[in-house]
Amino acid sequence: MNILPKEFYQKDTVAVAKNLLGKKLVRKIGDLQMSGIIVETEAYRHKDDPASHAFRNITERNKIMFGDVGMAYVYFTYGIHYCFNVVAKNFKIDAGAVLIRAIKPDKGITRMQENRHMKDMKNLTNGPGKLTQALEITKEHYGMDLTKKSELYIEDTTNVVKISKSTRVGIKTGTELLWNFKIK
DNA sequence: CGAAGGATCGTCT
DNA sequence: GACGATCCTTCGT
Repeated sequence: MNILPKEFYQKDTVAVAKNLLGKKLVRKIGDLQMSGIIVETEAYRHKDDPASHAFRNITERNKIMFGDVGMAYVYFTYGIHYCFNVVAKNFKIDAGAVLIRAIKPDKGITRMQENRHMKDMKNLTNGPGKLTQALEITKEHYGMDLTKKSELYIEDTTNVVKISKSTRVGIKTGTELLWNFKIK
């Protein structure tokens, strides 16, 4: 399978969030390979989205959201967890990213179980903080180009998926926007 | 099985 | 100095 190119992410953030469903997230550590199919995403945009980190201003943390598409935006939250996003936007907005909220484990499940300190498949990667822990994604991956074959990238698939949409999780503003997407 | 609360620290005001 | 794009455990039903 081919890696998704820059053009894939050069579209409206909300559209990219939908399009990423069914795609494969690949994490390589030495000879080991872990992967999973993306099953839940959320779109975060710019000035029209009060829930977005990029809503107010460009800062040291969110600056990657204002830059080139296809890059990893990883941030640390609640003093414990990392969340993993991909920068995606069209020319109409200055900033945007897609939060990867859940994946379905594919390869390297044993390592994921070790990283998560549990075997329960249901709870392995069904949350943004969980999947970063399972795949060993940290702030070291901030700014990594996901359109290049390296230790972290996203592959195209031929999956055809049906999408359900909902409100985004854990936010206090922008709750009227149905920018959470899941595979039905 | 749902609700509630604690953990824990980087980032922004 | 407050709080968060979360997770896990505990407690009550």
